[in-house]
Amino acid sequence: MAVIKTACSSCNLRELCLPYGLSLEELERLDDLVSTRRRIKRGDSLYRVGETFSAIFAIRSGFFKTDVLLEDGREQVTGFQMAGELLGLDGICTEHHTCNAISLEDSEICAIPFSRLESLSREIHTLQNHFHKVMSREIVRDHGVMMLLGTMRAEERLAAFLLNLSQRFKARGFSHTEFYLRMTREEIGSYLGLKLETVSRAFSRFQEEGYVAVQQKHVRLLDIDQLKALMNHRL
Amino acid sequence: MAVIKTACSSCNLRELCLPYGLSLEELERLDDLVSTRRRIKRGDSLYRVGETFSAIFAIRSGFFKTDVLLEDGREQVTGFQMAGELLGLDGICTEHHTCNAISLEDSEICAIPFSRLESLSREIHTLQNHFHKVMSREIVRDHGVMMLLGTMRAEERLAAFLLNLSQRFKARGFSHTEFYLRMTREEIGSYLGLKLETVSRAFSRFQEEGYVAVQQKHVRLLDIDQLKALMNHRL
DNA sequence: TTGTATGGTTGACCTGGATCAATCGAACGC
DNA sequence: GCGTTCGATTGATCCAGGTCAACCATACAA
Repeated sequence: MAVIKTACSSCNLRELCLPYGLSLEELERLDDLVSTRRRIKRGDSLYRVGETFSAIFAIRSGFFKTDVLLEDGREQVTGFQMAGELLGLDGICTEHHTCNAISLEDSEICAIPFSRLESLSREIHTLQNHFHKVMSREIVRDHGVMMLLGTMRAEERLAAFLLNLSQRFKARGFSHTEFYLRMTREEIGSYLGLKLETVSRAFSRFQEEGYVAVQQKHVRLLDIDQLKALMNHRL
Repeated sequence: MAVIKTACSSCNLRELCLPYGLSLEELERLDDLVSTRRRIKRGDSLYRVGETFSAIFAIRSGFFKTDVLLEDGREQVTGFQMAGELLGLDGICTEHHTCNAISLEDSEICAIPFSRLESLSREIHTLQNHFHKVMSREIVRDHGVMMLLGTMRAEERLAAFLLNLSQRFKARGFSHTEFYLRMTREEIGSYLGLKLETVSRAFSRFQEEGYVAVQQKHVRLLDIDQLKALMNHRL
């Protein structure tokens, strides 16, 4: 059995994660930088609002949510992150984190000290450009969520959510038609701007229509085309 | 009368815009880079979805909105931008713009070729870091909008919107209690996930309560504290 | 095995904001 | 000046999704 070195150069997420597009030699320089690896138990947080920002984090395995809280306790989930995705970009602008990153299952992350990432990306053009693309992708993703929250109806939102998850699991080599949700109905609701009861009802509706089979957190997508259709032209 | 040189080094927005924090010598190097300046007439677009991305844009004067369209015509306004703010960050990730940037009044912009910005920021650490902060700030701003769309009620959204504008006008040396809205009720509504009638009604309500005085696009904030209070604990 | 806790489902009812429609007002072209 | 157009306001009505409440399912601890 091969020894699994915990280095970017041997990480099977390198095509999704920060190392994307780097040469072998460049990859090794990135390895030096990604010093700290850490396990985060389910329910624990990777960082919290107000903590000093010093590193961004790449998810090696596991599943996270990020959220923002209002003084009166209202929560908005701003995203769900899976292996190969980066966490912590929100902290760059003020040097303090502006949201909470909470693990939804036992997870493992790589910490990338930000100032070192900046110096390395001053030397490696490819890394610099890729990092900019990752940040930009986050902005575009957020626009998509705004669209969802601002203009879509409940079932459209849930369909969009499921299709997005499906596509991201696919990109990671998992089934794109069958997966376990790591988050509760309430967390899905918070992300989608809906109450948990509404999320639950939408799932039941999809099940009745034969679009999906749901049992608690286990989801099978039975008719992806219908879900897509539903998302586009309110039917 | 002093001649107004159109260069970052003499631009009165330099403390808000990309040049922030640069030394005089660094500023001059940025000047070389910002070659193109362009006027955009009210209603015209600076860029549209699908166009090839090659530069980011700094607003010298004027006012813009960015929006995303769904196939069926639904529009989501993703932001309103004013002098000193950057447009086009959405285009980095795919090298194509993913939203439309439309001018809401006669405006003037500086085009900053992106590949040249990347090379310069490989040389000037301060510029690199500031650019990262600007991108991060955009992500954090988007989280705020998600919070607004996902958890706030109509009047809270409008209050948050007005307070945000107020604070940005203030940062630019304009009155923070009295200003003209450049956008229609429909555009405000699209941004806030509301219909124009609801926006109009919320304005009327605020007026009745004495929080604001509104006449068409002219707004005076009479009781900022009440607006803040309304935003925080649903009253 | 049973008790408890947490999360999910479902039903009945209510309401904030959408929808539909009429009217008003400001800006602009002629 | 006067009509036309576009945006804003306001009223009446409707409904998607919120709220409240009961109940069910699963996981885990005793």
